[in-house]
Amino acid sequence: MKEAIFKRKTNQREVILDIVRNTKCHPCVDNIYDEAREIMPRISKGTVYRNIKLLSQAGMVLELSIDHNVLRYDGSTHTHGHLLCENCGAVTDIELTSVSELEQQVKQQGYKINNTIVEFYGLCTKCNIKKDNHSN
Amino acid sequence: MKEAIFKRKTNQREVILDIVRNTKCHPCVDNIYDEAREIMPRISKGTVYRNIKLLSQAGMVLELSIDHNVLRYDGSTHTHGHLLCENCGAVTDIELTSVSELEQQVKQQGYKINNTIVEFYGLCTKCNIKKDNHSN
DNA sequence: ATACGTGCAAAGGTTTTGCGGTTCC
DNA sequence: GGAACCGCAAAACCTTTGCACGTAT
Repeated sequence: MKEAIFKRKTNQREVILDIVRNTKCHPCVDNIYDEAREIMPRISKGTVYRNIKLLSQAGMVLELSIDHNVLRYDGSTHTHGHLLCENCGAVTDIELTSVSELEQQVKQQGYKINNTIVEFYGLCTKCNIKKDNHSN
Repeated sequence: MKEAIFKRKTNQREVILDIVRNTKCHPCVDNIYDEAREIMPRISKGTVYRNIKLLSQAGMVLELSIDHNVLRYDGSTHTHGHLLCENCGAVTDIELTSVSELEQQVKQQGYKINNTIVEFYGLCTKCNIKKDNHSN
């Protein structure tokens, strides 16, 4: 039922998808662009923007807005959570087991769910330990 | 432990907070600005940006990034979910009962949580019904 | 009186887009 | 060969910021 978003296969798009799938750091477009240029020096930032948007529309990557300053992308599309560390700024994947129960609640209220995002704002494990040491 | 963010009380900030608290539509800055100008015609958009940012830093409103194009604000700061309707663009509040269990999982893994956001992407009740009628 | 907040406008940063050239099919 | 896609640069947007003036305390 999903229309064909990509009419042709291109090297650029493959490189972009590869980069996002092979990192755990939830890169923004600039990060992807920098890495892509090492493989393909003439790629343009516009191409990265265009393709990453298409890839997320196609459901092949996840577009994250957890960092309110910039969109980040995630190559794992299964339902999982993210935590933004308010100390170091890192975005960490969080595996969650009981999201489907939450979704069940919502569906019973008459909504249709295509995708669920769970975001936590706080401290990652490293920064949480540091905080304990210099605690106040 | 929270430092004083506001050194003075201003009319502008009160109007802004009032607007966000008295709507369920999760307005963006432009929406707030338009409404504020009806009460206070000389208010500037910069003031809205400055104050809404301060209010969210103070924890008095929630800054939502569910609509990836623009930041929206929510006057309800208790933990609850949101659904972005991919058909009509509306953002709906979703009351959720079991978020604390999710948070428990995450805390046990060594993270500290200050805030939790649950977002659903799909169809609101109205659009879901329509979809059924013209179903394919 | 004084320093905090506002209004205005310019600047900053991210993302989109128009266009001519290139490439995939 | 022709449509789809790219590279480049400009434009569009959202948001922040500097500065002079106004205002709450």
